[in-house]
Amino acid sequence: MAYQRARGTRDEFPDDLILIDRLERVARDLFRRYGAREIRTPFFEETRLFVRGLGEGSDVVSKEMFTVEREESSYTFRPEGTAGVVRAYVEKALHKTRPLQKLYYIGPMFRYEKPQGGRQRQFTQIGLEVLGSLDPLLDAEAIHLAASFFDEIGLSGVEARVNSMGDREDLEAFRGMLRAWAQPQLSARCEDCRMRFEKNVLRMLDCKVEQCRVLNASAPDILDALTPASRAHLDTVVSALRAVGRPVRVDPGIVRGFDYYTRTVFELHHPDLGARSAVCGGGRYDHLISELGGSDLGAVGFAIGLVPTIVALEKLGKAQIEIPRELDAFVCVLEGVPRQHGFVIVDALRNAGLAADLDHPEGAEGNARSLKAQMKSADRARARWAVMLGPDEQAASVVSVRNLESRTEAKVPQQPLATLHERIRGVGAA
RNA sequence: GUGGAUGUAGCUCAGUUGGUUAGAGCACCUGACUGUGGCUCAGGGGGUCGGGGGUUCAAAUCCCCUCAUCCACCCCA
Repeated sequence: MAYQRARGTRDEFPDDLILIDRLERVARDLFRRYGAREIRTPFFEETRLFVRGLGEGSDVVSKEMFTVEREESSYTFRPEGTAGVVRAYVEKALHKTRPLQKLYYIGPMFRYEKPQGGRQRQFTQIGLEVLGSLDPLLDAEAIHLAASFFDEIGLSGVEARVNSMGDREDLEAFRGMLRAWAQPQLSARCEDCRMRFEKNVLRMLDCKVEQCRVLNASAPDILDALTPASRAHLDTVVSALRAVGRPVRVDPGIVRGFDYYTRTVFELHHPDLGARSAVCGGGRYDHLISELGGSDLGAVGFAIGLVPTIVALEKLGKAQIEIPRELDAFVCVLEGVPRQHGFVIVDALRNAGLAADLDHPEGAEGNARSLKAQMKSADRARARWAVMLGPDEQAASVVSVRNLESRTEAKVPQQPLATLHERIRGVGAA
C-alpha cells in the first residue's frame, strides 16, 4: 500500500454520507425549531486562544493539540468548538449589541491522541452555544435539544446525566474538602487515584477500581458544597427537564475536562458503547466570555460526537441506509451510432432537470460497449430508465426506453428534444 | 502516552510440524444471451502474504524493528 490515510482520519464516501447527511438534517431542523442559527468559524485559531480558554492543565491543551508554528505565530487546529465561537462573538462585539445568541455549528475538530473505536484525530462535532444569559431554562433547553436529537435519529436509550460544578468559589472550596477527605486514604487507593489527587482531585470520584468505588461512597458530595444560588440553579434545570418529560439523573461523577465549566455540566451516554459511551457532552461556562475579553455574561453549550453516534447506531443495527435511486436516465449508445448523439440527448435531459448519464467505456477510442454491458451499468447506477439509441432507432428518429423497475419498454420520438424527458417519464409510469 | 491482540485478493476468511507455481466464497470482467440489467452456469483477471531486516538449503509460517487497526487505561465527541 503506497499511501494510506493519516492516522485517526477517515474517508467518507458517498454511501457513508447518506447517513451523515440524514443526521445533519435532523440536527439542523432541531436547531431551527429552537431558534438557533449556524455559525462557521475557522478550523484553526491562534494557539493562545485555546490555552486561555480550555486551561493550561487540561489534557487537550497539555498533550493533544495539533499545532503549527509559523514564524512568530503559533496556530492550532481547533480541538473543540466553544473557544472559537466565543472569540468570534466577542470580536464582533455581539456581547454589546445583541448579547443573547443561539449559535450552532457542524464541523471538524482535531485532537492529537491515540485513535480507538469511535475516536479519531479528526472528528465531526455538532454543537450548540447559547451565549449571553444565566437563565437555567437555557441549560434545560440545551440538554433537551441534544437528547431530542438522539430520539429523532432513532437512537433510543440515551441517558442524560447532569451535575453542577458550582461557581468558581464553590468548586475551589469543594476541591479543598475533597483533598482533606482523601489524604488519609491515599495508601488504600489505586495508583491512578494517587496521581489524580495531585493533578485533578475531582476525577477520583469517577474511578472505576472497586476498592476506590467503595471509598467513594462516603465521599463529600459536591452538591453540599454549592452555594444556595448554584443549588437552586441545578434544581431549576432538573425540574424544567422533568416538566417536559425528559428523564435526567443527577450524577456527581460528571466532571468535565475543560477549565471553563461552571455550574451545570452534563453528558449523554449510550449504555451499549463500552468505555467510550458518551455521545454528547456540555455545560455552562459563565466566565469564558469575559475571560476572552467580553462582558461578564453567562453561556451554555454542548457538542455531539458524530462518529460515536454512528457507532451507537451501528451497534443497535439502526445504521442501515437505503440507497436511493439517484439517477433517472442512463443513455446507452449502440455500435453504429456516433456516441455524440447520446451526448446531445443526455444534455437535453439534464437541462430538463433529470439526472442523466451516458455510458463511458474505459478506453479513449470511443467504441461503444456491448448493450449487455451498458445495461448492467445502468442497473448498477440504479437508474430508473435505460434510454437506448441504436441504428434502428436512429433511422426512425426514436429512442427505446426501458423502465428498469417495471421492465416495460417502449419507443418514443426523439423530437422535440426539449420535451423528451416527458416522454421518457411516461414509460412504465404507474 | 501505557498495556494487550490482530494484519494473507476490493470484502470475509482458509493455509496442516517452516517445503515447489498461496486458496475459497462474495465482488469484478467475459461468454452461454449474435441489440437488453437483476437469476443460473462456465471461464478469466487480480496477491511485493502490511512494510523493512534477520535466522534457514527453504519463511505467509520462526526472531527483531516499523506502520496500521482493534480492545483496555489516561482522557474524551
